[in-house]
Amino acid sequence: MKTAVEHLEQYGIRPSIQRTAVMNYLLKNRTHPTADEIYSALEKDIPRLSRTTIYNTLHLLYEHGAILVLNIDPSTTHFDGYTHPHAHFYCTKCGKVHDIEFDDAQFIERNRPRNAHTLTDAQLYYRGICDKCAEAEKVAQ
Amino acid sequence: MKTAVEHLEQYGIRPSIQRTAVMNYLLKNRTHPTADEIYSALEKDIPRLSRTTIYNTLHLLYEHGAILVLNIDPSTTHFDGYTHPHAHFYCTKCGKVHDIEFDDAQFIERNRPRNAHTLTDAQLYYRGICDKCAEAEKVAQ
DNA sequence: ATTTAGTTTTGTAATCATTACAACATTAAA
DNA sequence: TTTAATGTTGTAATGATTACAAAACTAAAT
Repeated sequence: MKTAVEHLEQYGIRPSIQRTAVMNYLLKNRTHPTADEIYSALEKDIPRLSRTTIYNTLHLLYEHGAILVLNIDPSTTHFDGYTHPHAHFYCTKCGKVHDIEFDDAQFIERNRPRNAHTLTDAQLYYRGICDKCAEAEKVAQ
Repeated sequence: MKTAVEHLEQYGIRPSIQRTAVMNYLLKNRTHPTADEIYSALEKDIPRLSRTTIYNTLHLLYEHGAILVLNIDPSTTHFDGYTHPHAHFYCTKCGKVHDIEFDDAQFIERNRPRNAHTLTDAQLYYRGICDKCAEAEKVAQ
């Protein structure tokens, strides 16, 4: 598995302590964390870490294509260090974001907008209630 | 073309003045407006209209499946009165949201998450720069 | 008509994720 | 070692959205 530093360099990003930590967190934690979750996890190890740095870094990584930005949760942005084309499922009960692999890898490319000069991003989102939450609901009744 | 009132009733929503106005605006204006754009357009005709009503109404319409909620623009939510399955393209330069029809209507359903108990929503989003903005950029140089 | 209960709308005040910005710190180049 | 460029920090705004309670409206029942 590639290191966070190698990842950053591959996308032309200079690997500072903070950037490496954010990239590493996203590679190790496939949970689609929010900026705040990343901040909370990293501030333990990096004293004087600023939330602004987390936001700056996430923007930078996104600009360089090193991560995905998910606007699947209306209340906050989630981030994904796994950039291979795949879809996401957001459970509106537990708030978790799940990965979905799709069968037709060409679908997204085949349906790209005709009037798009440049494409930076393509995302397929599902929203609903996951089995686990539906089960918990049933038991509670 | 169905009227806004008919639309609301079809989804089991009581057609108040405000709800009808919002539904009608979304049916007539296929521009994917924001809550604020809807508010600005309607306050001219409906005195004492409240922004809260716009938000309440949009939530209600969404809950009943009468409209789509688009989280394609990171800075604000857009709404779509056209609920037939289709994708969207957001130009990050001009901020416009464009409709995209896709070729394989079954794709979304075929790739639905395995661990989804209930699905309320499925959206395919593209982001980039539209031809118009790219052209304007070129001319400016 | 009038009362009553239920529903809908309104206005104001929060909330909270994100951004703006300027000072400070660090790194790279000269 | 100076200088310039880049990166980080902290605080203060921003602004879309929500919370909430009062007021207005609607429909049904008396």
